[in-house]
Amino acid sequence: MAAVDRSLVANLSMFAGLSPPEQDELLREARSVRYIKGSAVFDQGTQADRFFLLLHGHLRVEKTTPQGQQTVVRYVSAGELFGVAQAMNMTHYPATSVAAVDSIALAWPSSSWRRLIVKYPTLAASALQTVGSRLQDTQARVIEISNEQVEQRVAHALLRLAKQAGKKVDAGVEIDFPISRQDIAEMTGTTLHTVSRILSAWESEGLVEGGRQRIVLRDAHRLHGLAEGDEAIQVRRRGPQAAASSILGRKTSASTECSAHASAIE
Amino acid sequence: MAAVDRSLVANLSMFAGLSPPEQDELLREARSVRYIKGSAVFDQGTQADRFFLLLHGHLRVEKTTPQGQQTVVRYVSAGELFGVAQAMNMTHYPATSVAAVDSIALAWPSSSWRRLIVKYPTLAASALQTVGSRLQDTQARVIEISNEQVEQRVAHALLRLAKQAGKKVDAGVEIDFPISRQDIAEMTGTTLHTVSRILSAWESEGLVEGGRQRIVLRDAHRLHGLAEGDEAIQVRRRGPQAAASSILGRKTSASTECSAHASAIE
DNA sequence: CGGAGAATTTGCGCAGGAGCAAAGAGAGCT
DNA sequence: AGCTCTCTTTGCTCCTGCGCAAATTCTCCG
Repeated sequence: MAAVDRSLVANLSMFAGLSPPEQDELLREARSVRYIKGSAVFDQGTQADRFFLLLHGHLRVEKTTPQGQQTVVRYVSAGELFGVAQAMNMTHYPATSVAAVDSIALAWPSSSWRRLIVKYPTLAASALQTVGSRLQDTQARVIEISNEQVEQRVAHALLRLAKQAGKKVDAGVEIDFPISRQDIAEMTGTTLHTVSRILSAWESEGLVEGGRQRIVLRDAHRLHGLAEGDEAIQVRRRGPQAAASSILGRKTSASTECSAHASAIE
Repeated sequence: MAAVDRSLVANLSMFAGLSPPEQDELLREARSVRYIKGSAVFDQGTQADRFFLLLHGHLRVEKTTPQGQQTVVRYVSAGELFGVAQAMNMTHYPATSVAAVDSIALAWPSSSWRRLIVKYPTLAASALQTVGSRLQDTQARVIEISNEQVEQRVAHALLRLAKQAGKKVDAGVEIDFPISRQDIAEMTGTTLHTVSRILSAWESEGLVEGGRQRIVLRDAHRLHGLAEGDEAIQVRRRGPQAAASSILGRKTSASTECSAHASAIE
């Protein structure tokens, strides 16, 4: 089968520590697979027989409880390793991965994992880092859901999405794949109704611009303020909160700058 | 410094794949440290210069937001690896670890990590598994907080604690370390008031038995029912809401697995 | 043994959001 | 074009659980 060109992956952290010949060898063991929008790369609960590296596109990873409640665990962007269940000694995939847009991934047989990490310790380190940062993100999410109001959580979610998959457009920054209010609700632990209401309110404030499965951030700075609970920016609430400056030295830096296009990986 | 006896750790998964001499060598690089109840093993934000293996005791791992809100991330029990920030390429500890009871841990310099995993691939695999299951737990928690009522979440938390650190006593199963309502509130994303109310209600139902920083599960079975939202067991609520949970997840169209056509990236 | 601080219990009122219902708006298909 | 299906918007009501406050009890310590 035609080999994947090394240049496509050489600058990914996973391949960083390897020599070109090693990279080629690793690639030779992989298959490239294409997934059309809406199709599942793998389903929660099925045998974890492969692990993947997303080359192009975006995936939505979701978990469903036995009671049928769905939650969006995260979105995968190009360059990320995913489906590494086997590496964590799990025999089955703990979640479902669905292509949010047409996507392409490299797939290795899970059975090779053990052999590969012995041969390429970089791989283990890379996986560990991937899983580690994923753990940090998830913990951050727990804290958010525990301590913040819905409005703040939605703001955080949008900012994170923009950072991870934001595309600059004239109106601001657009999330680079179709995403519904329902999806956002499942990411923030609320209902699509509430998300819709919030986005509507924000839209009339000029903070965002919505559309069907489409969101554009027009004022990332104010959104950031909202996310941090900055009273001064609060949109809807109107309590007699004595405009206490509450400076607190929180930096106002517009770190919400967004990477133009998919070369994620950070 | 007194050497740690190999027999203390030989049966931990981390040491499972190693020969006795290798185990000894690994142990020789570690220091054994004692922490009295209430003292911190490391603080959030400080340089991650060591990683640990808990030999004895229990630790509470907590994160504090810049705004001062605390959350209990998890509890560490004997035999677990922790503080492996360095392994995930983080230079600082993302959380604080406090001894819930007098505890003993083995500590290795973070700087050795890289060398050690190359020499003992088992170590990397073990760490990966540890972090992986931690990720699963955290994700499960997100789903819980998102979809369950406070009462269910508290029930889940107690059951998990009992499973991880339960000690059989005549009255039932007791959590083996001091834990306050506040702690439970921080684990479940609620307030100590609510937790107190719930536990009081449960106590008068004979489900649990409380005390100062002390909790005994008297009827784990019924608690489990509560945790799963079993209407029949519900203590307080009584609405006849027909369990018509329409389980209509999102349909995922057939996965068009057009195999390997390597001309990746259209 | 008494005092002080920490942890816990409880009452009360309010409101943030969830539930429910239904109409409106796009997008894709035939 | 026309139709249908999915996504989105919005109004209204009700309830869970948070916020606030104060009383109570248990432990540790001098």
